Amino acid sequence: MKSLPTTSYLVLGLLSWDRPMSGYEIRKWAEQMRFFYWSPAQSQIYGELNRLAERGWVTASEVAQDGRPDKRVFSITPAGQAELSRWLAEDPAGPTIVKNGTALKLYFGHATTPETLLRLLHEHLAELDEMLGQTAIVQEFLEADEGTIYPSLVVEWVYLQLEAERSAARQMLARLQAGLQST
Amino acid sequence: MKSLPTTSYLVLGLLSWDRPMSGYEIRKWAEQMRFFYWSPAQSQIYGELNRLAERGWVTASEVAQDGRPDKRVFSITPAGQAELSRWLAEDPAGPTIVKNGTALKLYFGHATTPETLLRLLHEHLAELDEMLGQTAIVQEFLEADEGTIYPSLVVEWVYLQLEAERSAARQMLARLQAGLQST
DNA sequence: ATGGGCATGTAACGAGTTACATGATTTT
DNA sequence: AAAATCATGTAACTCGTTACATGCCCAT
Repeated sequence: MKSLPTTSYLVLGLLSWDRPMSGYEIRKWAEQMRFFYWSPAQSQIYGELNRLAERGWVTASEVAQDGRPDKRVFSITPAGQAELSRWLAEDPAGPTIVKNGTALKLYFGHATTPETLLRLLHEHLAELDEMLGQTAIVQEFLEADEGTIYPSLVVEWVYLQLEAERSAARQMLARLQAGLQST
Repeated sequence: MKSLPTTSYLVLGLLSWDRPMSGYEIRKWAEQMRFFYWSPAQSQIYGELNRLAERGWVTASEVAQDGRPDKRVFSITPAGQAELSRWLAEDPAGPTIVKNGTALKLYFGHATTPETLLRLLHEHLAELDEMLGQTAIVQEFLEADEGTIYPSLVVEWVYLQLEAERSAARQMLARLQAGLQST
């Protein structure tokens, strides 16, 4: 039996702190993780949950709610915990994938104006600032909880990376501007 | 008419230095770009080239070769150049996507042993070292050519990012080891 | 009353990967 | 003699997104 894609383990992992969650809640959590592991679309999460349930790694319990549609709350099973541990220890993490559209466009910079490139970099820097703001919020949110040492460690890691990316992007901007004046 | 996915523009962009290339050559170039924009599988490149040809953005010319199978060499058309410029200036670059399997696993660190986590980080660091080595090679390769200022600028950018990631990953390692001793 | 949040799901599509198939040339 | 490189392509599949569909609750 082949290992499921990483996305499945992301979902499984979120249930591994023994806090049962609905698909909706999982989606929100996953969104906070997008800075280091791009999160799946909402519709996919429900699919993954069904697949995990088929394998017996999670169980669903219907929770009737007054008024609102029934909530399906998922919990991890012992088999699920075992599978998560196996994945962590045995499956290779694989190379880190980056898709930086701004860098790609800069690579083809000869095909546009320097002004466009400067704008692109400014937009990228604005995006980084926004992300940095959000990591601060996430960090606060995590520190309220107990037993989230690893998540806050990772958010700290993200923070360092984002800061470094910002300083690198600024250097690119400076280089571009220097190049503009010298010609 | 909707814009094609970014991957198409990656292929189109590679032809925009007016150096006609075969699918095979494009694949090799694209591989060098994977540090900032994950490159598509070989089979996809041929598909993209056909799609670009259908739109009249590239043209194929059959080059017969002694012995070897015929080479199909692609060139960008004026319409293709125009479309690339349009894409650069008008289409939003979109958020940067990162998929860092090591960070994801560390996030779920409670479900495994500290030893596994240390190993994972060591492997990640080894991967970073390898990537750094390769950027040096790519940089050398680019500096030999004229008119590759933008590509070498981007490789410089990648270099800065990789170095920053390495130092961040080392900090995570140190934190983990510190945590191990205090408990 | 309007919009946003909670809550779940399906259908259709498009993107992208893996594996297969072929075959000559060049390097080790 | 074997392995790597050059060279192209198809078929099957899986992953993942977008858009749609539904409907209640709560705040403004």
